[in-house]
Amino acid sequence: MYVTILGDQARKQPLAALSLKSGGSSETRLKAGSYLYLEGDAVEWVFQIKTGVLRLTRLLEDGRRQVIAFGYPGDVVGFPSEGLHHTDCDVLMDACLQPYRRAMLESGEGDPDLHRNLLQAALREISAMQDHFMMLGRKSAVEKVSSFICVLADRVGTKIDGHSGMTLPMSRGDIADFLGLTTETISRTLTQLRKSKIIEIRNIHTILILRPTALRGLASRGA
Amino acid sequence: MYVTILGDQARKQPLAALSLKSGGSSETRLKAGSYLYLEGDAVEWVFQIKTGVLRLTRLLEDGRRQVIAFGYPGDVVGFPSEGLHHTDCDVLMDACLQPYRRAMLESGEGDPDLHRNLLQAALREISAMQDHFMMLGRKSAVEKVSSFICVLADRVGTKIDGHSGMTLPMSRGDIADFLGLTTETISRTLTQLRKSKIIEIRNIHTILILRPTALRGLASRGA
DNA sequence: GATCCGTATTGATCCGGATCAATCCCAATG
DNA sequence: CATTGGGATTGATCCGGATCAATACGGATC
Repeated sequence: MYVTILGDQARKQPLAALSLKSGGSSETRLKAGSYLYLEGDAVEWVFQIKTGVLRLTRLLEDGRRQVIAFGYPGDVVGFPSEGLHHTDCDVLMDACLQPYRRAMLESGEGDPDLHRNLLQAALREISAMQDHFMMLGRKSAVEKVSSFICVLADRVGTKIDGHSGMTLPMSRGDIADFLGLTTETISRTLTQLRKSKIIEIRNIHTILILRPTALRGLASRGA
Repeated sequence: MYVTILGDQARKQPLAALSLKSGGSSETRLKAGSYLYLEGDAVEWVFQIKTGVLRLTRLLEDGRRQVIAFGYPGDVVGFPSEGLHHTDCDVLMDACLQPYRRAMLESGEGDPDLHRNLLQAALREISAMQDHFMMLGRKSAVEKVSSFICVLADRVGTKIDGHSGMTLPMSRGDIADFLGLTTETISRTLTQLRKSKIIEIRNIHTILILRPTALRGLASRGA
């Protein structure tokens, strides 16, 4: 679920396995702009994303916001702690989710395979969050934005006019709150990447990677 | 049987190999300065900390470091992802650990209670990391340092001369790498808290909280 | 005690990204 | 069409924390 610098190939694998046996009711469809749960809600279900994009956020009283993660197909969202949700979760792109009863994660009675797959998803989550710590704590703006684009391309990139490209369903503000920056800095950094011909900004929500090697260099070394 | 690893001598020998011989269920003792596992090591065991303090870190090629977490009694460390460790783990204060076979977490055959407890630990971990995201991404230096002291006091504080106090087994550099700051900033911020009589720095590794309410205010509002 | 050395503190300066402030760009709407 | 309003971009300036640099301290060793 976490957009991080390490491409996680295994992330795509469990989807089929998880889908085989549904631990709960049928799939859930949600429109962009709606929400799935709020911080403090009791957790009844965890969800695997089949299509669409979700956004997980936490808020401070004074309005400061941290985007914890963007959820893409294959990700599992809604892991409980003490039985409660600890983020808000809303929908950026129309989504289709497979719900599983919380008990499938926590005890797994009757379906050890499903149980194990949900657990593995939680463990991958921990690992991905550790990557993101490094991003938030120790990387510069250029490194952050470049990493973000690289990871997104690995995860959900498609070929566009012979280049790796992707759609960004989230706003500049969302990216800023994910990377610990401001919208202005996101905008400036993207412009800088565009002017140095490393990326092309086809439109506000579509980016092409023109020079992948250069971008990866910026992502890991900032230069 | 006690398994004790001493400094340099142990550097080549993974702990897991040693514990394997012991049958796996006896407790493990480690000296400050030794390490438990390194990034990339295969995960054979997860450990619950009974006493002592551990440090989980990740490194960038250029030497930048992020302290992912400090492990205190009750914490579980070593959660695998794809079967591998994704951080280094070393010992800040002599520690006593309870090892559990990785299978106890991942399948739990034979001991559902243990399985469930390890799983809950992993879920708490996810929640705790989400808090830390907000810290790293959106808080100022004063807020970070104040939060750090508050959390530590709640977790492992003791009464000293009528005040809540604690020992800091980690260096200023460790705290800096945990909070995404520099040692100089940690030092300056602590001095500032000391001069405003909110904390007392009894010695480098011992801090007392003189005005808890003020400190909590700084932790959440920075003012 | 004196010396040494690694960590911590303090000071001076610099700079990356935040902040404040205009536009600009569209998509939605009438 | 023209209008409108919210996000995005760009510019000017500021400031918090980094960086560079100089002590200070404290524990270990002899």
